[in-house]
Parts: sequence; C-alpha cells; structure tokens
Amino acid sequence: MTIDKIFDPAEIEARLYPRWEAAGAFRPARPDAQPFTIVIPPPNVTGSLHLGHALDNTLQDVLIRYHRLKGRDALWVVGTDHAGIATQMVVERLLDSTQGVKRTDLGRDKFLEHVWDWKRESGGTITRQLRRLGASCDWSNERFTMDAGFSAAVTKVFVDLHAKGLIYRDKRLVNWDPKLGTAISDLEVETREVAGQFWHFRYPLADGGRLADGRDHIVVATTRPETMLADMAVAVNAADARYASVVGTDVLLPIVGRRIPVITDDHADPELGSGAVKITPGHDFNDFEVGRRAGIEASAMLNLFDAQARVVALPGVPEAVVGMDRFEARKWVVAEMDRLGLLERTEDRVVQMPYGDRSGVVIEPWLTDQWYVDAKTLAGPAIEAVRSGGTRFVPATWEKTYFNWMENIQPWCVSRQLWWGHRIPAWFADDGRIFVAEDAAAAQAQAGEGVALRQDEDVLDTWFSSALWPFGTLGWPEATPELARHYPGDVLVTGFDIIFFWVARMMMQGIEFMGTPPFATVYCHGLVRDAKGQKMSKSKGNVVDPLVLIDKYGADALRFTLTAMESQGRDIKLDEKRVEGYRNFATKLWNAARFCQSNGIAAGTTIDAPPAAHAVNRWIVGEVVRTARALDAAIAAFRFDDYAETAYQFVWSRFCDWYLELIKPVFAVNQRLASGEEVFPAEIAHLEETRAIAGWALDQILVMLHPVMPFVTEELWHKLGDRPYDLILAEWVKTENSPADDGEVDWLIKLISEIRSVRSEMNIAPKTTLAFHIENPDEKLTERLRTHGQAIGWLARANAISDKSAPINGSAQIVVDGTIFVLRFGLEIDLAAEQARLEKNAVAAEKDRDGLAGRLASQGFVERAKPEAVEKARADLAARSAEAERIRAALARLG
RNA sequence: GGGCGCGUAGCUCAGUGGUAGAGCACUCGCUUCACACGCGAGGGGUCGCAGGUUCAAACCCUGCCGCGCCCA
Repeated sequence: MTIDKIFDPAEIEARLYPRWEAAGAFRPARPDAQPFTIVIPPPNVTGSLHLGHALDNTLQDVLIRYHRLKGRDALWVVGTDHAGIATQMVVERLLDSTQGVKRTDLGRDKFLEHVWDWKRESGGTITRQLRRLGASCDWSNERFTMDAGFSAAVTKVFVDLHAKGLIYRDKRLVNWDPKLGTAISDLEVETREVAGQFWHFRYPLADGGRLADGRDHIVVATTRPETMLADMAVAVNAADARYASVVGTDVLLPIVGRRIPVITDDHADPELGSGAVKITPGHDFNDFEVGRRAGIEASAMLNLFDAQARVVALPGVPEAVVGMDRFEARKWVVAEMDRLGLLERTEDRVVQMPYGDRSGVVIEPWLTDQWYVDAKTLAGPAIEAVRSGGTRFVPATWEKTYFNWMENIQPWCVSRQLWWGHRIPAWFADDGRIFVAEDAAAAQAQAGEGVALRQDEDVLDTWFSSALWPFGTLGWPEATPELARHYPGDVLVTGFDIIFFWVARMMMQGIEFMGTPPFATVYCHGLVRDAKGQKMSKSKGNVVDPLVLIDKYGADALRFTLTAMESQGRDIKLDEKRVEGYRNFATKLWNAARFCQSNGIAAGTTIDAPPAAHAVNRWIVGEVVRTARALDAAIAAFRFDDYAETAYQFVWSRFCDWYLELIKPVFAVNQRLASGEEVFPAEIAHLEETRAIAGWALDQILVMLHPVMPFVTEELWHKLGDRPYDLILAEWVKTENSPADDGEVDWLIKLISEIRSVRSEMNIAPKTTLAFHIENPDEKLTERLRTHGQAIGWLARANAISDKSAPINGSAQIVVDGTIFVLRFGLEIDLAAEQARLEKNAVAAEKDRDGLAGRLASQGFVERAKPEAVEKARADLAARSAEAERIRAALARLG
C-alpha cells in the first residue's frame, strides 16, 4: 500500500479506532501475562471532554499502550459517574425548558424515568469523545455507578459499615444548599471574600444586672444579624474581668424577648471586639460547638430556617418576619434593632462567605439529621498505607496534602436530599427505630411482622459510590476472576484537585473492604491553563475545546503536546503553537516513512535487529536500543515529558536528519542498476542490509511512538507491509543487546557539521562543491574517508583529495577529533573572514582549556573531588588544549 | 494566620553538586529528487536578590523580594 503524499489525520483516526475496538485490541486475552491495571477517574455522565480530561486520559493511555506493548495483560477500566447533583440539575432544567414541568410535579419515580431516558440519549457524549482522543479503554466492560451491580456494591458497603458502627445517624450542622435543597460536603463549599458588614448590637442585661463599668447591656457584633432570633447564649471568656459580674445571669434577647444565659467559653476572645459573642448553635459551626460544651443537646438547638432558608415561627419571633427570606430578614432585624435603639454601630468589613460550588448561592449551616461515615476510623489505615509506602504519590509532595487532610478529617456526611442517586438502605418505623438492611424484606424481618416501615427518602453522596470504583467495577462483592486478577490496580492518574474528594476515599474504602489499598501509585498531574496561565473558565471565555484542536491538528498532535508538557504535576500552559509543532512532527514521520517506502524499505520481518556490518547501520541499531532504554526509564519514573522529548529527538534529529541522509547515497545503486551500469555484489549486499536495517529501525520507531501517537503509527505500520497483527498489539523494542560503537558515525557527523558551518560562515554558495585534504592522514582515517566519501559528498558537498598543494590563502582549516582538514575554496576566500573565524574558535577552546586547567590546579579539587570528575576534567583539558593548539597553528599558517 | 509550590534565553519549560539545554520566536542562506508543516547555518542567559556550606552551587542551607495554589 503506497503511503499517500498527504497526511490526513482525521480520516485515519475515524477509520482506525473502530477497527481496534471491533478487533478487541483494547482487551487482548493474555492469561499468562502479568496484569497491568488502571481505573479511569470516571467522568461525570453529564460531562463533555475538556482539556483536563484530555490530559488525564492521554497520560493513562500512554501508560496502558506502553505496558500492552511490553506484553502485560493491560486493562483500563472505564465508565462514568452518575453525578447526583449535576445530573439532577441538568434533567430538571431540561424538563422545565422543554415541557414546563417541575420535578416535584412528576414525583420521584416518574422523574427518575426521565433521568434514565436522558442518560441513554445524552449520557454517552464524553465516552464518544474519549474515543476521539484514542483512549484504549476496555469498553466491553464499561461501568456506570448507577448500574445494578455497582448499586448492589454500594448498598452492601453501606450496610456493612453500619453493622460495624462506622456509619451512624446524627443531628449536626451540615452545609445546606437552600437552592438545591440538599446537604453538600465541606469540599463542595467554596469560601469567597465578599464585602459585608459587622453590626454591633446591645443585648440588655436582665434583672438589673450591671457590668463592671456600670453598663446595663452587653455589646455583641455579628455579620449575620438575622440569626440573633435563634440566639441561645452570649459567651464571654472566663478570664475577662469586664464580664465576671454577669456570668451566669441572663440577658434579654431583643425583639424575641427570650432570656438567654451569659456563659463562659474560650471561643470568646477578649482581644476581639467587645469580647462577648452571641451564640447561635443552630446556625454557626463554632457556635454549635460552644452550645454543645454548654450542655445544649443538638435536638434542643433552635433552628430558625426552613429548607429554603426562610424564617420559621419560633416562639417569640414576630409574625412580621416569619416566612421572610434570610436576606430580607437581615434587613428587617437591623431596622428593628435600630428602631429599638439597640444598634450601636455598623462597620464595613470583608467577610468570608461560603458558597455552593454547584448552585452558587450562600450556604447555610443548618441543623438536620443525616447519615455520617466515621471517616476518622477509616482514615487511620489509609494514612498508614501511604506512610509505609504501600501506596506512593508521584510527585511525592502530594503526600503532604493527603496527610494533612486525612489527619484532620471530619465526619463525612453521606446523605443527600436528592432523588438521583443510590437510595439509602435504611427504613424508619413510626416509633423512630431505624433498620438498615440490604432490602425492604430484610428490614422488615429485622423489624418484625406488622411494623410499618418507610424507606429513607435520601440518597448517598456520589463520592460514596465513586470510592468503591476500583473494586466495584471489577464485580465486587462477587468474587470474580477479574477482581482477583486486577485488584489492586497499578496506578491511578488524576488531577491533584481531587485528592480529597476521591483518592482519599478510595483509599479508605479499598482498604476497609479489600484489605489492601486500591493502587500502588497515585500519579497527580496539574491543571491545564490557557497560554497566559489563566485557569480556563466559561465566564472568561478562554476555554479551549480539545475536540477543536483534534479537528485542526489531529489527536496524535494533541496527545503529544500534553505528554511533552507534563512534567510531574506542574500546571500546563497550553499554547496552540505547541500543538502545531507536534502536528509537524507527525507529518515529518509520515514523510520519512514515504521516503523509506519509495526506496524499497518495507516492514521489518524480525523483532530482533537484523545483522549489520556497515557502520551507519550498526550505529542506528545502537541508537534505537539506547532510545528504547531511555523511554523505559522515563515511564518507570513517570516522566512523560522525557518520554516525548526523547522520542522526538531520536526520530527527528537522529533518524531523519542523519540516518536517512547518510543512507541516501546507498540507494544511488538503484539508479545505476536501472541504467544498466555495472554494480558490485558488495554494493547489492550493502543495499540489502540497509533496507533491512532501515525497515527494522522504522518499525521500532513506530512501536516507540505508538503510546503517544497511536493513530499515525498504526497507519504507517500497515502501509509499510502486510503485518500479522496490529501495532497496538506489537512487541516492544528488544533492549538486551546493542552493537559496539567505536564512534565512527559520531566522527562523521562532526566532520559534516564542521564543513557545513564553515561553508555557511564563509558564504560558500550551496551548490559549490569543495575539495579538502588532510595534513597527515593515518590508515584509519583514510579508510573512514573511503567508506563515507559519498555521504560526505552528498551532505557536505565536499570531496577528499590527496593533493596537498593548496595555497593557504585559498583555504579554511577545521579541526575534527584532533585532525586538521583543509577545505579549499580556490581564490575566492576572504582571508580576514577566515582569520576571524579561526580566532573565535581558538578563543573558545582556550577559554575552556584555561577553565579546566584552573580547576585542576585549584586547592583541593584533585584530592577531594570524585575520581570520575577529575578524570573527565583531565581528558577534557587534553582535548581542548590540543584543539586550541591546532587552531593556533592553522592561524599561523594563514600568516 | 498555617501549608505547598514557582521565579533559568523574547515566550513556554527541562535541568537537583562537576564547563548552561529543548521547542517556539528571531537572523542569514536554500525551489538539494521524503518533507517549506521543510533543509542548512547562527545570535541570544551575571540561572529573582543577598549571604552561607563545599575543592566546586542554577542545583544544598538561611534570609529577602515577586507570583500562584490549598487550608483556616
């Protein structure tokens, strides 16, 4: 199959991906091989591919494809996450806009039917997009967190944890989202600084009480005046003499008229404000703790708001404010306090305000009954697993983040007041008893015949189910062969931003239910930002769509860019120019393959390198092996940038720039054959060897690039010949043996480069062919010039001659490995220019020489430095001073 | 306030103790029969600042300056 002149990534990608998928190439049967397992961080079913996904999944695919080539039984578990809040919001919005129907109008069951319909129709967007990227996941076992099997796992975990006492019901403050009507986790709360106010209120002392200074009231200040309606105490510090006389007495809560006690608590800081603080245990996390210390049970705490954050009719709360929204109530309370003459002053201040990251509204600390996981108990072994090295973070610096959070972990509220999600397997009896069981029948059995039960309306936090992903996707709680074989996974690749949300929780649940942590390594990458370093966001309008980049440059180019820019967790500033550059690289590879093909170079027939007698062929075999070893090292160290860079440099700067150029003269034999000229058998043999080696080397290049650029490499793999298998299932380069290298080709490259430099500096026309001679050629040099004469003629436009009678003023002199080459220009040479050129080179060599000499002479270097360093310095000194000498000699000859 | 990280060529970034690197951009030359998405040759850095350790510091330590992120 001839390789087309035009490289068309879109056509290739559209054709190859279905081919791989249909062939089962993503999940080859390799029962005897060592497993290699990655579980995908499941994207939200509502999601569409952004550059963060593109990065995350490219890195995973590089690992999976690499290890598949290495012969491992590679499995990349894929699927999506049901994303409770996000999905419910999407479907609600859709129903509202298309049918004008509200969720509550439909009822739970009907609404859920709509969600499933939506999931079937629209839930596949991101998985289709992952295919565009080339992700070689095992789609045959695609999972969804709401599937029956996975749901069974979720239920079992809940029931088991409850039985162990690690899940319990509690009345505490939660972060309540009044817009969404559900509790959300601490992690979903975003604290923003906003301009607010600080109101100072006077609370009159009851029963004629007086402070030390004679005042008849206590001043408290608040940023949330409306909550005063539910105040239950005023706290002062026990050491604060100003208030000693009133501790234990009451104040009369204004507006409401309730008596509330003055209590002591360390939370009150005498240095701050008046030193007295109002305590509203039902609406502030700090106050909740103060209330508990003061002996107020959670059940006795006053709850001022309903689920929409509207004021409820607590005893004493004026009817006028009942039903008011919290912000309206704030204005009302301030006005009322002012009217009563109890507003001492108001000051502006910046306040920390909690916002729901989904809804964007201010979060209300709200008192509710919820289910909690005893995260502290589960965290212990999860911390230990990382401390002992059972799981390691790469880069290791993220371990600190992990420890910091794990060691200060709070009870994890796992119930959500949503409809879409895993319904909590708990049943309530009318008398308040709660039965947790796998299903209704089991609950009924616990409760006994005739007890009326109703199931908890709430669902579980989505992260509760995501935490089970590494084993739930493999069939747990069934003891499946997949589970036995692929748990724990080898590596998790994810953004550092979900270490808390997800990684920590998988660690806890994996250890609790499987006995071992879910992966050996956690690789954390950074965020993808725009070219200016700004976080991409819809509101800024700087979002770059990976699919647009794929359309424009090809998936391979985007993948290569992301891989090359991934240097262990640092944020990536994505510049489109970079993608363009790697598109060029793909084109370069394409053209190199075309060149090979047109010269009769075809698919290799062996995985081991064919025998090579000629220096250039031996050299490229060695370079391939060296490169493959470097790539192995890069993967072992999770240095994706090194992988890309090493492959790029080898392909472009070694294989294309030198190897292909150096073998061009070999193919001249073809033309001579065609024109009927005589050709020696040795030349034919050279040609055949070169074809075999070049074909082999190109195959190895395709293998080595495949993890990063799967499409173009697979295409070329087949274009170059009939293959027994696809490249995706090929074998990695054999790196055990490498031919000895005597530096011959390095010398040749140096010589050609030097001649080219001189030509350019001396402004020799590109077409002019030069002659050169050597002052004192030894046998080895003569032999080398004979061997590579054609290549030198081809690449440097220069031919060696034995005549040494060139006039000095018509030539330039270069030094390569200690030998002087005299390049002859005829009379056109600019003597001054040549003098300047040599002078510059001489000065550079002398500067190096003097530096090295100085170092070797300096106190202590020879005695204290490592022997290798001294050895190298001596060798470098010898080389550089010899070079300086020869250049000086050449200058002297110029006169 | 606590923690983490960053500051290297015009730009984006590698380099973690032994004479400063890559890609892009820039300059000069080239319709060389794979490729102008190309070929060849170049210019460009007191490695944020100041001390210290060391025979030797971009790299280790301390302080400072500037920038970013996370937590409270």
